[in-house]
Amino acid sequence: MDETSEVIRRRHEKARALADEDIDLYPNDFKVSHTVEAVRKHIDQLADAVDGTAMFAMAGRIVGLRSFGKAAFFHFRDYTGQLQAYVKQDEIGRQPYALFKQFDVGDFIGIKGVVFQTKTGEWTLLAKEIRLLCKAIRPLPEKFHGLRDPEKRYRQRYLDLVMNPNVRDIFIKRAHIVQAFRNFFLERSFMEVETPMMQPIPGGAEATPFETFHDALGMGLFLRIAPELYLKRLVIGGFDRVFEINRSFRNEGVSSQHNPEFTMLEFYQAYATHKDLMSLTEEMFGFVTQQVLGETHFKYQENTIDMTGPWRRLTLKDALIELGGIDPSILDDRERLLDFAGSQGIEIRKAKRVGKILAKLFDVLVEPKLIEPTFVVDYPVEISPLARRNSSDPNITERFELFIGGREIANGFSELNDPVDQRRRFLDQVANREAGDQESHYMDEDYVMALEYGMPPTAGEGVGIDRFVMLLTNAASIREVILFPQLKRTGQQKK
RNA sequence: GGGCCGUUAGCUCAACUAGGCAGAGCAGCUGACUCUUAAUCAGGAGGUUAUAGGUUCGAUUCCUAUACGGCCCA
Repeated sequence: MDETSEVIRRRHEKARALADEDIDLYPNDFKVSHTVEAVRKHIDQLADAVDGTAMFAMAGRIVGLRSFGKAAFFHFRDYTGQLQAYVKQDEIGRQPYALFKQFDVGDFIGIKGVVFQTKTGEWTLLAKEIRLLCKAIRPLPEKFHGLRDPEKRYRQRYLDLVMNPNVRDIFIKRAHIVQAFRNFFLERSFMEVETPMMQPIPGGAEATPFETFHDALGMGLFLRIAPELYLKRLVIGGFDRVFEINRSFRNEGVSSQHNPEFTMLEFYQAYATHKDLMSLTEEMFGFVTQQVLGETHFKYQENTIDMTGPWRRLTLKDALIELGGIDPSILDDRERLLDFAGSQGIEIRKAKRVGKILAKLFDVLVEPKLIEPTFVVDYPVEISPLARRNSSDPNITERFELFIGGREIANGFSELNDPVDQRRRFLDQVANREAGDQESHYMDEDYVMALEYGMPPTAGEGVGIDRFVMLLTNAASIREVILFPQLKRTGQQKK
């Protein structure tokens, strides 16, 4: 369809005409002396810019063009910003100006020139020389409305980034967020590591994994659903403070809240407890928010959220009673819980145990109400197979989850380092799996063996980076904060 | 997996409720124009209406299926 498009055909013809004039359409020998940002700084600080004697060699993409008979203004953009340029025949000569007339919005150009102020006061580069650096064959989307079609924005994110400055800002902010987390841990003597994404036994979360196959080893492998068990092996190996910021993969539905690959921060600290991590978490999110936004509160959708700690802490059961409206007397009664769930229209599949039912009720009834940062603690042991039991109540674990803006943002706990209990917990998970719960943990004897060599008392936590980026960028969909979100392939790509 | 909505020119959108020659702005093209900034003025061009069927004298419009996307629910 595109091939018959008038606009594209014209561009091809133009490119051919330029090539016939011995113009290189894709040269790479232009040397840039200044970015847009550097020129603006130069103007502020040095007189030679103002008196028009300083020469600048600049390059970028033409993003808007206003052409007259023998002169033209255009804006061009590099990665630091956008600047207006003024080209006139009197300055560059007849032949070069005739060539310049063949340039289009979307082309990359290199200009050498001096700066001046137009009568409206806008600093502008007056071209002494202008060269084509790359001829664009396809036209950019409409200049005023930009690119709106969500499908096109995701499939051709490069166009989205060229046309929509707010989208560009989201991903710049995302980079700053990740950098701020990284700095936070590096300042505290944590070591950044990379652990396997291809694992023989997927562990560290309750989720369905992707499967793949290694031909040479003749071995099935899973894409990791979490890095947890490998990071704890590193603590066993003597790296007392480690963190990893990287992708995990879960073979589940795609929605505005879920992408099959997503980014998690996980960190582990020896000789710390879940309570230490809760304090660290308050500090960490406060730090990152301050670094990125310059303040510790922000607006997310309808709500204003303040990240200043300390945050509210409540137990899972109290949350269910207070915010979920559940009668305290039924919390340990599986049948009555199922009845209650049914009365609320909440479907509980398979023969789930009390802990699972409580978690499900919490997801539906409580989670959306936790707008301000809130820690929920005291999770049942049967849904926390890797967490240390609470010293005073063996049925609950030393675990917390952090909720902000009605979503789970982090999950942390004191780690279970008793290998005997760990094996029992795995066996319990295996029984669940055999009872039909496909998300239950696998038995991982290799990990139990590692624990048998001794893991120091440790606490660890995982943070959903994409979700946190959504909060700080006020994004309603996870696709707005992932550069290339997963989409179905189109008919053309199918083969 | 289910429900609702969408897909029309390179891009942004009309033509809906009532089936009757598919329109506009931007981009592109031709011409004019050496301080414009969504430049302006004049002219001309651009379409397999997502795909495949059906109903009809006639379908962008009504019906069915499919593909892709969005929102909501599970």
